[in-house]
Amino acid sequence: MLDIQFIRNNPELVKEKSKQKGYGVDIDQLLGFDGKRRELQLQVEDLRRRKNEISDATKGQRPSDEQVAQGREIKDQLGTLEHQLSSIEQEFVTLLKTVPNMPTEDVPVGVSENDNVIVREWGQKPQFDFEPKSHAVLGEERGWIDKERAAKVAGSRFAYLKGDLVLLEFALWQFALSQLTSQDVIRKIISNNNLQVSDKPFTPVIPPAVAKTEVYDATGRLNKEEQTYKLADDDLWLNASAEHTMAPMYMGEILNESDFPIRYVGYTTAFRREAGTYGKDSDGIMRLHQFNKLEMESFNLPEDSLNEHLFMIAIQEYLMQSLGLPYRVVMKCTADIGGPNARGVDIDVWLPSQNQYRETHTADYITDYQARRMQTRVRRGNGEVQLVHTNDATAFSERPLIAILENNQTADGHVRVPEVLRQFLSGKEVM
RNA sequence: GGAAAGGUGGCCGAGUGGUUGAAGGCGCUGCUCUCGAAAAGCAGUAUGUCGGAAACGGCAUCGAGGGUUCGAAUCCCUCCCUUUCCGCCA
Repeated sequence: MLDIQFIRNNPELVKEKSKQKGYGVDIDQLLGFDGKRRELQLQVEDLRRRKNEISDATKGQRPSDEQVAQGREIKDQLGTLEHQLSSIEQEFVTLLKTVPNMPTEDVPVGVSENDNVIVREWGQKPQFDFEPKSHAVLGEERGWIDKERAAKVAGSRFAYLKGDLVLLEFALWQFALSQLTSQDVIRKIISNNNLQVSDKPFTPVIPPAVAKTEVYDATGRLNKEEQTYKLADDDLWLNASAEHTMAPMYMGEILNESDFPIRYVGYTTAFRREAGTYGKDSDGIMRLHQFNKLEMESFNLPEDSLNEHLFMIAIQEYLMQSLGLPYRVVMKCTADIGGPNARGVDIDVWLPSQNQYRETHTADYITDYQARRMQTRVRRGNGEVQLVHTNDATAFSERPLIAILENNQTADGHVRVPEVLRQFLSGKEVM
């Protein structure tokens, strides 16, 4: 949620930036609600003050008939006004929630993902002296991916992953966790990238994979039923990323400055309905209703959050480089970063079968947009209380498996295991 | 799922209808003392929101929401959560 003060002070800017993100929010109507709400609030507070005065005046004694009569009258008036106030308040908040976060100056303005800007490319795209197979074909041939039987059990867009592919996946988690919890590795990444951030390692977390409506909504990440799975008999939604259940962890809390930055790397199974993607990426495990993901989430002091965002991108690159996968870094444009984001960067990996780069990682710079609704705050050294900044970024999802299969495939249908992962596959060089 | 006890400020903890936004303690901040520190003493120390240039003032907040009352942390209802016991279970 955006700061209403900021909107009051910069209505034209908010209109323009919202439009750049493709959000048609009626700021004038919002400010109208805001004014009306404040007007009513003054009246309500005045009545309450009078009510309190009478109640103070009676102290421990029995009130006079006159005082009781006055109190009754105020109560009636208050009832009406408070009702009006709460209904305008509701309209106000509903509209306010739809105002997106403001993109930073360096976010390219665009209308679709076609306007995203490629920042850099890394690695050598593999040259094959045979026709490379898609991960879906390889996976089926080698018995690693079985979607037909999964469809029988759970419907389309689910999969059984089996055999070495499963070991490879767990290797990915093991490897990333080993790196992110190592202060030496963290220091190396910081110094190689000349970053000004804390060298505190990440704490591994397995969060709940579900969240209540109120909590999920506060993260700004709750898409309605068409995108997020809802449990029918409970007020719970299945998380679409560990970010969604880690970000609200400190909801309603005031944290100590000395605890910052708070860095977590969380693992969950993520669930997405993927409505509106019929026919898209239906091959293999590119786009499933259920997948596993290791996600970084950090809570930062406002002045540190942008550097933390850059740090997370550096980590993502480090992880991809460690696997030797060719990738590019993409600065997402205003239309593509999403409502709560002030800035968003993707890492896309090269997929030979598609002859194109595909997204494997995202890094989100959220500023205080989530924290404002979650009311996650920090008490600074000088006693001041501020909203924290949240940052999140993918460590690994299952998509890098696709890239490993495709980029590292051999003519006989085998796959070279990236060196850093071999220790987790009994030292196997090829799977 | 059943039963019981609970949910009060950064933390612990008093408080069952009216000077309680909330005793007391801890923590934190400042001052005194000291060469310095500790200890001790004194003072201060919730958040949000509205008005105000500010000083300051109003209002709200004792898990959440609703109700009773002239007046609610305190009484009633619904929900959420925690702990213990039972049941079930990886």
